[in-house]
Parts: sequence; structure tokens; C-alpha cells
Amino acid sequence: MKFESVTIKDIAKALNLSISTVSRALRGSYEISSETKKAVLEYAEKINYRPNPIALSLKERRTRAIGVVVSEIANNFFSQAINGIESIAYNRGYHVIITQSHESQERERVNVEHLAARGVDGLLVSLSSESADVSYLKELYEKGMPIVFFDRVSSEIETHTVVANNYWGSYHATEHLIYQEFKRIAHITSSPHLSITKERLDGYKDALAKHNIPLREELIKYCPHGGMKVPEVEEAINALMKAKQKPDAIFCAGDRLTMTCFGLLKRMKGKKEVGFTGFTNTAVGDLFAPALTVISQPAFEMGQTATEFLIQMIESRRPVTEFQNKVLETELIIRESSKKSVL
Amino acid sequence: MKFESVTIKDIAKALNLSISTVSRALRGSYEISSETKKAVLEYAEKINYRPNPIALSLKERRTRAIGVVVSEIANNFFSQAINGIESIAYNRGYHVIITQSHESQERERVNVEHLAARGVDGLLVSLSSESADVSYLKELYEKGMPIVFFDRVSSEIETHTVVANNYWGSYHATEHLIYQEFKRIAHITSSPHLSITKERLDGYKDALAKHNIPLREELIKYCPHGGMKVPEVEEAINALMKAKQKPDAIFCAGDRLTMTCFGLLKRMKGKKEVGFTGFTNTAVGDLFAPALTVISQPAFEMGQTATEFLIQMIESRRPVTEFQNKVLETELIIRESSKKSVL
DNA sequence: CTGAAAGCGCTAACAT
DNA sequence: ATGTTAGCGCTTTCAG
Repeated sequence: MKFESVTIKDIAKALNLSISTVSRALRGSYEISSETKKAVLEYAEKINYRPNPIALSLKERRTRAIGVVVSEIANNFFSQAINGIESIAYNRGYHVIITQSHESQERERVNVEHLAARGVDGLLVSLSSESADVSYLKELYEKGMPIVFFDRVSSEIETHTVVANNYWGSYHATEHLIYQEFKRIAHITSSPHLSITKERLDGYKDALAKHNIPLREELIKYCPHGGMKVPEVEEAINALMKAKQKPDAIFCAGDRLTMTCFGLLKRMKGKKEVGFTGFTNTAVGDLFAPALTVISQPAFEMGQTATEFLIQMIESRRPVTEFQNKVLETELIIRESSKKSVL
Repeated sequence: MKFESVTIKDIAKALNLSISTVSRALRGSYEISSETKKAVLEYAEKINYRPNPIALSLKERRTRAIGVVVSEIANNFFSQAINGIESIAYNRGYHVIITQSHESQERERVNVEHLAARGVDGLLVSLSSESADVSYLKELYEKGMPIVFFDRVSSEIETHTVVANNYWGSYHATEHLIYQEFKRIAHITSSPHLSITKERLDGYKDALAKHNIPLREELIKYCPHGGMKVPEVEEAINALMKAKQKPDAIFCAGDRLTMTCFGLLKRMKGKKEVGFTGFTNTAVGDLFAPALTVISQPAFEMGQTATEFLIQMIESRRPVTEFQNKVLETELIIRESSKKSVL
């Protein structure tokens, strides 16, 4: 099957005009008589003419489309961020093409290359947890492709970034657990490659230090696929809970990780014994049992800001050399899961 | 900023060959000497040549991309379905472009038109709750654009469809509530335009009839935006719970609706009094309090099957005239929220 | 005011 | 075995 559509040529033929006249009439050029214009516009309307964006892209070397690369759309944080992205893009006349890396570096590379080849005007990227090496992005960026990072950024590439204040979010969450008088607070986090992992880990460590709680490496567990692979999380939890000295609270970095971990804990019936909190943007934290204490990120706003930066970059006539690195505050929403008194 | 890339022309110039020779060498044509081929391939590799898919699309009138139109990706059902879609598309060499209608008919139309204009080879559509009129889709379809519906289908357009067995899913859920000895079972559903609304409503009605429970229209509430607009759901619940004769159970049709409704009920402290179940593909139904009884759809598989149908249609040489209407079974997962004994 | 022609990157007859 | 040319749909000089 193939899909045929009306072209400018059909209009020209039908009206006995040249292609260029039709083209000009369509875009309302001043050098076309109003009668011709009228005739063309009317006929175009009648046969429901739509310019072919592919031909336009080929000609103009721009597509008015921006590519988005995230790990998973089935992740509260990312789906909210994407809504933010769309809200801006849509108003500015850009279309959004969403791709998922599923935390695979290889898949991310394929997606990025395809988007570039398809001629998106710019890229909004949140790295996969496997992406230690970003050379393919860097190459593209150096060739002139506008790229803005959000959430999971890379220090290898100097450009605009939009992130949450992961350090403080993590610091406050940890401190909150300390104030609740938890003594052994474990931290389950994602791949050590990720910027967010490092920042959240630092917040955790500094909060402990501030309160003179010794840092125990055995209480820090990495799940390289950020909760996508359940066995990784299972292993982390088992290692923690089967140790002689169990943690009395667990703090998870990452949306997917928090949900996976919370689920496993609860199914292991271990939940009663440990305080729990984590980064997640779920809208239903209060419906869980126990109601979940969460660190929530301004995902929608992050998407919006990143998109504004990107479009600004795309539409800038000269190479951009001043970069903004926006940091947005997180919100700690305290519920039962982190209250020692109700455990 | 603009993004420059290497073309076949650059290779031709560098190697002192004609453009067509390079083109042929690149695609390994038998009429090119192996030396030339080697030289071209090596140089292409060296300068990291990538064919321009936009030029290709313009030429071949195909893009190897399929467009997806759903209401919301932040919906467990749809994000799982999209993963199914991607899993097949990716293997068959197609790219997936996801768009969201946010339950707006207008937005859906814009998305569909843009996808068509951008030259996707086919469309995978689940209608928005506002879409009573599908004439713009029909027009496109009649012009030859392959379209497959999944989940929310239209009887206006005769094509392949993939849906869950909504009728039986609903019937069983309702019957389950009846067996639990609930007497006044309310049904909160989405827009009456949608195929799924009708099917689920029928299942509900038939289960009541089978058990000689009179149907009460005042127990059926429509939320035209399927839970996207909280006030709609609030109003429905208020109307139900403030009536003289309150329902003793509520059955929700739709993923978003179920979560919104469950949340509201719980926050209204009304939860203790009513049994509850609904269609949703959440992975964490067991973590809620009370643990949620759900009707789950084989979303991933639905996405896969729809994509197989679509690609089959795209690649078919002759117009397709025999259509498959695949129905996949739902699963009722019983937990506490629907058990009368624990209320 | 309108038309002819070149060109965006690529493929595929049609030469040679 | 390789080159020349036309054409996909459109815009845009350049010529009338």
C-alpha cells in the first residue's frame, strides 16, 4: 500500500500556472496578484493541499522537530518531563519525537544517530545508566547539533543543562531519616556513571557526616540498571537485610528504583522493620501502605526549561558559547514510610 | 546553529568518482568493481558517512517509521503497549514516533496530520476520549495510509484491530463483586464515545442481569476525559456517595480513571465503606492500601500484535481486504480492595 | 507579476 | 564498470 498526496504541481497543472507562482501564492508573496493568489488558495483548500514537510526539510535543512532521549517513558519522572517538553515545543511550533534507551547505551546510540539522521533540529537528552562513554554525542555536538541535557547530564559536553538539586534533595531526605532517629541508613542507588548517582550519594554522605554518623560502605548498594532489572535490586536488598547488622532505614535514589525496591521490601515482609524513602515522582505515594515518603522533582518544569534552552540554541544565529546550568529544587514529602514512630 | 553532515557528493569529489558510482558502491551493486567498492566503503567509514533519510524518504516515498497516537504515555496501559510496539518495530527495522492526544480530539487530529505529512508508513491509533468523529482518519485511510487500531477502536473504519476482551473482563469483575455479596455496584466509566466504554458497560450490565440484580442508571457515571480531569471524577464520586442509597462497591473502567478514583476515595476516607476494582495495568497494585483488585490487559502483547498487523499492511503489495480483529483475554487479579470480608 | 531553472541528497533508468 | 540525467516536492534566485 502506498499513500499518495496532493502536490504543488497538481495545483499548478489544474490552474495553468507555473510551480513557482503557486509556491509564492501559497506563502502569500507580495509579488503575486491577488486574483492568482485567491485562485490558488481556494483550489489548495478545496483539494486539501498540505505541503510535504519532507521536501521542506530537505530543502531547508531543518525539520522543526526535536528529539528526546530518555531511558523509559514508563517512569513517572520522565513522563512528566515529556509533558513539560511537549507543552513548550508545541507552542513554539516544534514536534517532539520520543525515544527510549531502556538504559542501554547501545540503544541510546542507535536512537541518537537515527534522530540526527532524520534531521531533528536538536536533542534533549537524559543519559542511560550504561552511558559512561558519550563520544557519539560529543561528535554530533561538535558537528553543530544543538543538545541540552536534563536530569542525567554529562560533564564531557559543555552545554545547557537542567537538573534537580539532587545534592540537597538527598541531603534533606537523609537528614530527615536521621531526625527520625534511624541509625543505620542504607543507600540503594543506580549506576555509578550517572551524574545523579554521584550527586545523591554526596548528599547522603554529607548529611551523615554532618550528624557524626560514620559512613559504612557496606550500606551503599549499586543497581547499575536503576531498578529495571529486578534481580539487581533483590540482591542489593538481600545483601543488606541478611547482614549481621541490618539497616534500620533505606533511602533509594531513582524513580524506578524506589518503586521496585519498595515493592520487594513489602513482598519480603521486611517493610515493617525499616524506614523507607526515595526519589520518585509518583502521584500516588499517599495511597501506598505505608504511605510513601518521597523526594519529588519538578519534572514538568525541568522539561519546559530544557526545551526553552534547546529552542533558543536552535534558533540562535551564532554558535552559543555561554551556557546555563539550571538547578531546580526538589520537594521532600513526608509520609508514614519514614516515620520511626509508626514502624 | 546548524548541523552539517557528509553527503555522497563529498565522497564522490574526494575519490574522483561520479555520484551514482558512489551510490551504487555504497549499496554493494554488482556492477561496481571491487576496488572502487572498497575505496568508497573505506572512505565512507572514515568520514563517518550516513545516508540522509530525509532525501531517501523523499525519493522512495517511505520512511520506515510508524506513528503512534495514544492519549497519554503516563498511563500504565499505554506505556506497556508502546514497549510492545517498539519491540516489534525495532526488529523489523522501523522507527516509532510517539504522540499524545491528551484526550483531545483536536490535538489528535494535529498529531495524525503531522505524522501523515511527515510521511510515516503507517499509524497505530488508540482514539482519544473526545473522538466521536474520525473523518480525518477515515480520509487518510482511504487515501491509502495503513492504519491499525488498538484498544480504543472505531467502527467507522474497517481495518485490523487489536483489543482486550473488555466485555468479559468487565463481566468477570462485576460478577466477582457480586459473589462478594456487594449489592449496589456502581460503574464509573469514561467517554461514551469510546468502544471500550461500551464494551465494558455491556459486560457490567450483563453480569448484573445474569444475577438478577436490577440495573440502576444512577449508579453509572461517565467521566468524559477518562480520569484526566479530576473534578469530573470528584463529581461522579460525590454524586454516588451523597445519594440516599450509596453504592457498596465501585467498579472503574480505565487505567487513569481507576487510579484517580481510588485516590479520591481514599482521600475522602470513604474507602472503608466500598468495595473497589477497576481496569488498570499498574505493576504495583499489591502495594496499595488496600491492595487493589484489578483487571489487567495484555498491553505489551496488544502493542506487539497491532504492530505486526500494521507492518504486514505496509508491506503488502495489494490493498488489504481481509481484516483481523484480534481479541486478547484480560486477567482479573483479586486482592483486598474487593473483598467484602475485609472492609 | 510570472516563469524557467537550479538545487537540497539520493536512486535509477539510460547512456557509454 | 562508470558517468549522465531526471526526478522526488519545494523554495528561490534569475530572467523576463
